This record gives sequence, C-alpha cells and structure tokens, in this order.
Amino acid sequence: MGAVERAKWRPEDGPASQQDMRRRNLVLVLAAVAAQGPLSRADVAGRIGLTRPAVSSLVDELIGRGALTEAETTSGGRVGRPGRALAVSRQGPAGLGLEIGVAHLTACVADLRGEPRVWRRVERANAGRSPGQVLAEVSALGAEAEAEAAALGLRVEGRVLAVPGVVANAPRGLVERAPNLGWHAVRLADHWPDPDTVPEPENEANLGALAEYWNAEQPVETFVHVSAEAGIGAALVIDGQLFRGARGFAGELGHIPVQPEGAPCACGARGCLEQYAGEAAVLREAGLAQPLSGPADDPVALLAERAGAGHAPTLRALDRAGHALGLALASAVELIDPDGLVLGGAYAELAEWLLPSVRAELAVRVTVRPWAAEALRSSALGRRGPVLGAAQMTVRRIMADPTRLPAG
Amino acid sequence: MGAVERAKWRPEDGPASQQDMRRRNLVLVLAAVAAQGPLSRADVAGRIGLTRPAVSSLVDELIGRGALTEAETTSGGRVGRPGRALAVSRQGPAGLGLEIGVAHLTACVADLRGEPRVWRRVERANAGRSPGQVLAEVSALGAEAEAEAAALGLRVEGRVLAVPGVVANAPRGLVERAPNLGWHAVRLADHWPDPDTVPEPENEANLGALAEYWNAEQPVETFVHVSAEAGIGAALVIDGQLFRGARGFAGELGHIPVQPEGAPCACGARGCLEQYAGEAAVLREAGLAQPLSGPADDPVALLAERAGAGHAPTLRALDRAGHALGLALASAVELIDPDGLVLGGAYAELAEWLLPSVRAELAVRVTVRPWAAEALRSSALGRRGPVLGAAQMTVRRIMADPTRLPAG
DNA sequence: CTAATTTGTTGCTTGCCATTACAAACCCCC
DNA sequence: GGGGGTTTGTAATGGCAAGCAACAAATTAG
Repeated sequence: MGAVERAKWRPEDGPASQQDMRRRNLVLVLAAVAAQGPLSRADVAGRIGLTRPAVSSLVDELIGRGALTEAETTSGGRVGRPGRALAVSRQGPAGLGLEIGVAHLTACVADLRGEPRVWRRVERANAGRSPGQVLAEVSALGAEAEAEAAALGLRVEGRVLAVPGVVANAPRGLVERAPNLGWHAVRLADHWPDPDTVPEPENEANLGALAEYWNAEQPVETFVHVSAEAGIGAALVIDGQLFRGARGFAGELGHIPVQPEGAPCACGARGCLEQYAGEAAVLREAGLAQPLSGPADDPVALLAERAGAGHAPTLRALDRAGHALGLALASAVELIDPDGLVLGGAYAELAEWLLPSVRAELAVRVTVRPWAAEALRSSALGRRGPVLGAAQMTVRRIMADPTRLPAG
Repeated sequence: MGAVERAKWRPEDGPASQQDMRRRNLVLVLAAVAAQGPLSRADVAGRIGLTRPAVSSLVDELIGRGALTEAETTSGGRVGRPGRALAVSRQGPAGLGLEIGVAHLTACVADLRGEPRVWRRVERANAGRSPGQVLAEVSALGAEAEAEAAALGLRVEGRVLAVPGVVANAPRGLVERAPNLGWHAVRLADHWPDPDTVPEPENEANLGALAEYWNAEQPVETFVHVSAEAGIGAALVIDGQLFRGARGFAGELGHIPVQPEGAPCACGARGCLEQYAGEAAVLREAGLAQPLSGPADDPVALLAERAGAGHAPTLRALDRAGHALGLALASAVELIDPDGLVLGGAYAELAEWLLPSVRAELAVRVTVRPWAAEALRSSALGRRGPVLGAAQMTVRRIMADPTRLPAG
C-alpha cells in the first residue's frame, strides 16, 4: 500500500488473467527502455525475452498511453535496417510532489523519467498555523507548479504530499499527528480547496528513503535510511520496497534503548536514542538554547556553523550523538542485515561531524558479519529528498502499472 | 532463496507467459482446497473467482499430478446435483525433514497437507564427531523414514536438513559453520551416501520460525521468532516469508548491545545480549557448572528442573536473562514493528520463568505504539519445530508451484 | 413422476503471445 | 549505381488459457 506496488502476487489477489500478463509485459518493456536508454523494438525484444511482434504490440500500447515516444531512426552505423529509437516520454504523464516543512512549503513536478522539471518553494513558518491555512497555501503552490508543468507539456497524474508526521496506514489520507506542525488527526480532504487535486499524504522520512533508492547511481536493495526531524525516524527499504511494519510503526529508531538506565524520555522509557542524538538533546548538550522563533532560525544550520567553526561543546555534542546513533544502528544491522545505512535529512548536513563516531561505534559493535565502513554514507539528496520522492512516487506507480494511464 | 518462493514477480524474472498464468491459477485452486476443507469444483470457482470450466480443467491437472484427490459425492442435503468433494491428497507427494541436533538425529515425513505421518528419532552425541559419520547416520535414518512413508503410499519429493549452524546463502548445500557440532565448511554432497537423496541444509532456527508460521491456528504474518541454541538467533518472518537479510545474517539478536559498557563478549564487543541471556551465561549465573558430558545431560532441562524446584539463583538468573531479552526485543519491536514475538527452541521450555520479565521489560520500553502483552508468546511446537518445518518446506514449495510434481 | 436446482462438461469466442513469412531500410561491395 | 546480405518492423496464422453459453447429470421438493 502507499508505496510503489511492485507486482507481488498473493493467492488472495484473485485469479491470474490475460490482462495481468499483458500488464506485466508492459511493465517489462517500459522498464527495459527506462533502464537502458533509447532502444529499438528489436533491442527490447532481445533483452527481455519476448518476440518482436509481441514487443511491437506492447510498444504501440505504451505509445498510445503516452509512456513512450518514438524518436528518429538511429542509424548507428551497423548493417541492416536501423531501428526506431524508443524513449520514456519527457512529456505527458508526470507526478506532483508537495512538502510541508516546519519553515517552508515546496512543490516539485517530475516527468516520467523521474527528472524534476519544476520546482517551487516558499519560506513559511508553519508550526502552529491552522491546517486549513497551510493546506490552502500548499495547494495554491501546487497549482502554480502544475500550470508551469503544463506549459512544458506535462500532465500531472498523481499528487503526493510529504508531511513531517505519522500518516495512518489503514484509512489513507489521514495525518494522524505531526508534532512539529501541531497537527492532530487532520484529514486532507476536509481542508483541501479543490476536491479534484487532494494529494495522498506520506511521511517525509519514508519519501526521503525512497528518493534515495530511486535516485542512487547503484541502488542498494536493502538499507536503513535515518533522518532526524521531529524525532529520529528510520525508514526501512527492503528488497526495493518500503517496509512499514505490521501497523506502520517500523523504523522507530528514536526510542531504541541505548542506555538501559539512562536519561528519562518523554515516551516514558529511559535511555532512548532520542535523548542522545535528537535535535533537542544535541542543542542542549552543545550549550545552545533552543531558539525556534522565526522561520529563518534553522537549528541544524546553526549546529553546522558552530561545528565548522570548531566550537568545542558543539563538537562534543555531535560526537556523543554519533556514538549513540552508532549504537542504535548496530542493533539495526544485527537484526536486519542491510546492505547499507544512509544518514539523511538533517543528519546529512551534519554528516561531516557525525560519520566518524557513528563509524567507530559500528566497527566495534558489528563483529560477527562482514561490514564495510562505506556501507554507511550520508544522503546525496539531503533535505530535498522528500519532495523529490513525493513527485517520483506517482511516476514509479505508473512505471509499475502503465495501464493507470488513459489509453490514447 | 531456499524458503518457500511465493510467487513474487520482479521485472528481472522475464516475461509473463500463459504457463505462468496457469501456474498461478493452479496454486489458487490448491490453496482454496487446502484452506477450506473439502470443496466441490463449483465451490472453488465461486470462492476464487474463476469460472467452473476453468476450475474443472485446473482440478483435472492437479488430480493428475497427485495433489488433489476426489472423494465421494457430498450430498449435503441441499437441492441440486451434489458436488464431488475435492481434498488435498493424503497420499502421494510428501516431504522429508531431517535434523541434526547436538544430542539427537530426527527424521519426519509430512504429507501434502503438512501433517507429519512418520517420526524417527535416535539419541546421539553428535558434537565433535566427523561430518561423514553423522551424515551417514542421518541419511540412514531418513531412508528408514522414507521406507515407512512408502508403506503409507507417500512419495518423498524433497529433502531438507535442519542444522544448528550457519548455512551459506549463495552456494546452497554448504554448511558454513556449526559450532555446536564442531563443523566448518561442510558440503553435504561430499559426505552423503546416496547422491540421489542429498538434502538441502537450512538453519534450524529459520525452520522453527517457519514451522511456527505454517502450523499456527491464526498465523501472524510478520513476527520475530527467538530461539537459543548455540547462540541466540532470531528468525524474521515478514509478510509470511523468511527474511534473511542482504547477506543472510539477519536476526543476529545475540549480539545486540544491551549494556553499552557491559561484559566483554567473545565477538569483541561489550554487553551483547548473549552475555546475559545465552545458555552459558544463564548456567553460570545460576551457579551450575556447565557439564555437557554425556548425551543425557540436557542443560535446558536442568535449568527447568531447578527453576521448578524454586532454586533461587536459577530463578534470579532466568529473571535477569528475561530482562535482557526484553530489552533486545524492544529494539526489534521499535525497528520491525512486528505483529508478534515468539520464544522458541530452548526458550520455549523456560518460558514459564522468562515470560514475566520479558513482558515487563517490553511494557516499559515499547511505548510509542500499541503493544499487547499477548503479542509475546512461547512456541507451541518447541524443539520439534525445526524438523517439522524441514518436512513441510518441501510441501509448501509444492503448494506454491504444483507443476514441480510430475504430470500424471 | 415432474419441476426446480445445482454440478460438471462441451463447444465456441476472446485475448495474448509464438511462429512464420514478408516488406522496408540500411550497409557492403563490386 | 545496383545487387546481396542483414536487420527491423509488421502482417498472418496457430496454440493456449480463460470466459461465455448451453447442456447432460444428479439430486431435492412437491
């Protein structure tokens, strides 16, 4: 649910029909073209194991739905009739990603290749404002982005909204709580101005992790993506799919115990990671009173600045946070055995000072299996991962089932 | 792979063919009959959403392959022509499960319904004996079990061997190490007497977890199964499938840090769970010198006996182990958000004394999500889970792809 | 004993892919 | 410049699996 539904069949899904077969082969053709640049029909046929006539028929349908476009005939210099180059369309179907941050609103439109084509961002102090007001503004921003995209020939087929909070698993469309915004049980449909463009909310950490996976040079199939916003949240990507857990609470790294008898946590337990590596804890430890007044105040940027300037308490605080984080991540590695760990979100901007101590702790704790220090890295996307992921979510869904697109 | 391959399609798997469609629908029919007792063809058609002619054709093939049998016509008292009852065959295809324990060898044959029909067990002190000798004996035991099964009309279609050790993920058939047996890099094919009956090795904890899932009254789809043998191993069942991790090391609960600066562990780290809840640690804490001399000596039984008699140091040791285990499991719950936790293997026999402290620790640590104490329970299968799982593994594979069976 | 009802099978249609055959478009070479 | 070779894309035909419609078979209701 929610994430890209890779065609995972279970007996409950009902019988297999010829349409399913067709759908799968459409995906196969589309994936081949997306992965390996421009290809001819014959090329695709050779690669995926279907015959040329079958591929021809599938390509016709994909072109009709606007997923593929036919370019010039690529001579290529080889003997024989040149093939007509097929490419994933840069026009037509697209996805809109929106994000509500504590201090900004962002919109992004990605084309079917996943490339962001339109960006819009406004600074806003959203904490404490009414959901209706914030949603109206982000909706307007999205409408602007859609208009700009339309000028590029892009048609938005789906909308996803990244929120810094918990999104209900079962009744979609509901933001259960977003502490940083002061939201509680907000149903998007109740506040969205235009009922035709209501987006699907999704936790921003999850979207950041998916963006990391979708945009990596060499994607790692199973990894843990850690990011700190309100709390410390980890998103688990297992076999290329977001893993939400039985009730949608997987990845609660912030309340893993790192000191059984340590500092009491707001959650009621003691020694949770959040008490050592959470934003508030680090700021306190660094001797920086938490300002959080205007939208310009960015505590993470402040920490980075102080650390860069060699401020000793800040460096100590980050080192301590890194060790605590490493300890918690060691547990994750022991349990999940991921191929990689990624520090994202705010952590990515502090990676320079966090990575050494996290790595050191992991080296000590992860012993009974092969573990390379490089398996831990910081996110390349940083804080723009979530919107990008939100925009690409729709695109990925289309790639996973092109029959979602209206037939030409 | 190794586990039951539920039909999970990825683009890499190649194009979808009509045979795939057929295969899926065969599985669907078989699953419907297996799940809901004897059914008529029309019943099956109504339930799974295929037409009666299609089901008829599928059923014919399943009968031909020996997966289904046709019983008497069930009048049922309803109006209309009575249907002919279909049931999963109690004869024909079957799976052989073998187990090498520290002190015993076991064989088990399960029919296609998953029911164990033949059990064989001999006591043997296997620690330190040569792999060749042990494997020859377990092979002979398996042959006896197969002969007994043949007398019941059962034909063994696959063989799985449960071993207390690490089984290689990539080149199947290799036991990388089994510390309790003193094995290192043992390739089964090199020592097995009959090349036609070489079994596939699998870690016994994984098989125990799968058995738990396959034999539960109301199976939980995502859970963590903890068992202590050599070390403390957890097996993760996610969405009904065994999750091995990127390199096959998932579930190493034994080396999760529970006391960052605690007792040094053989692995090189400090404060690993194994130092608090491992067999050796509990025995030491209980003041029981580790005997481990004859095959009759069963340290787990010893602990249970002392605890049952109210031996204070033993009770204290188990309480301490339970708290440590609870702490480590809290991390697992925070990360994985499973639907359940199961104490299996040796822990199941000590559950009476472990459960209270594990539950107490979980209640304190798991705070930010709904968590019911009943989600933690002890295994009903106990120590015979692994063999049963081994026998059922083959059966499950057949149920997941009946075309493995020779056509009639 | 007849009508009603449900089951299982048979004949025909539809949809999808494989196979075969063929026209089209290019290179090579004389 | 033109023929041979080669590769591409499409058209025609066949096979296979499921849907649909019709029917024979087996039972209950009356």
